[in-house]
Amino acid sequence: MIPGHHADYQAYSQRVMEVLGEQTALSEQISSDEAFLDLTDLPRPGEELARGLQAAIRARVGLPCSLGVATNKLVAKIANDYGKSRHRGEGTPCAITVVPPGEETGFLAPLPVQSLWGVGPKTADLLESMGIHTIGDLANLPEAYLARRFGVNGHDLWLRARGIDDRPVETEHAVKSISQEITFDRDISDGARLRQTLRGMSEQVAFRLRADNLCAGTVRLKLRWADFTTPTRQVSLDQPTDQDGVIYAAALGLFDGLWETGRPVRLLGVGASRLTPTAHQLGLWDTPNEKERRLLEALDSLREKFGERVVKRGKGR
DNA sequence: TCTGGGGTCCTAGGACCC
DNA sequence: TCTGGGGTCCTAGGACCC
Repeated sequence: MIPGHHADYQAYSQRVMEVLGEQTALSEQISSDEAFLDLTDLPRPGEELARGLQAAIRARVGLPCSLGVATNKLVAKIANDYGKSRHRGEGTPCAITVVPPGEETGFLAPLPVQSLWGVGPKTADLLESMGIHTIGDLANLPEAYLARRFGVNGHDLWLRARGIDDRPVETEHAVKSISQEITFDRDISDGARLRQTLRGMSEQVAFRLRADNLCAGTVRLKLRWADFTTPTRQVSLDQPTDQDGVIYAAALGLFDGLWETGRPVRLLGVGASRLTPTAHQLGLWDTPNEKERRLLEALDSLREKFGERVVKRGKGR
């Protein structure tokens, strides 16, 4: 959508979210370029607000955007997708799609089942094979039948097909995992190169953990072979960490347990999960860990000033 | 569809404990 | 004592999302 640099992208995203934040404190960012707003308690009707918002984002950030207005998140999201998909011709869609209260099921009925959140290619194929093509088809099935076919998910499917969704707009969102991965231009079978890449990614993951004041209790390694199979391995740490060396050691251990020397690797990834807030111990003396932490903090501030690639540690750890 | 990078959530089996 | 059942944590994989 926005050409150019990652940093630019983030800056745009932030400015859009700022404009949204002026409308209501009840906003939930769901990705870098999408958010839900709860307008229930605002005096003006949704459609009018949406027009104002769209104009404000164009005027102040210089970006087109599309909006969906409905009585819940599910229908608003689908309405927005629908509006965007109907855009024809040049340029970015700039749609506003309103589904008035009471018209949810009627709006959803003719749409393909894939329009529903949580229905991807696999589920769509399965539903297709059962003769279910539209959301309306789905809504006509008995709940018990769906529950039997799809388990817990079946009940949700049944509710969603009817446009029922009582999830609130959540203003706080805790990060669950942080990861870095790379797909190589061509498959790599050089162990030194793979380990070096692994180290770089471990450092980036640890850097992002520290930036968010988080420590990880679990480290995950992801590989992809030439045949596209993608094994993962994870390990729980004795102590949550935000340290480059600890993340790298864990990732390396997993890598060495999985990689057969010389086997070509297409993708390599490192992830951190089971995140907890960092508890800084303020001791009277510096433990080795505390020293290491301070060193990394100093490096981090250099990275923030001069860019991630500039600062590298010397040899020997 | 021959496939980028970052996420979330769910399931299922095994270990371990009471 | 080899035997029941349940809870919880861990790991691996997969579907799905933008």
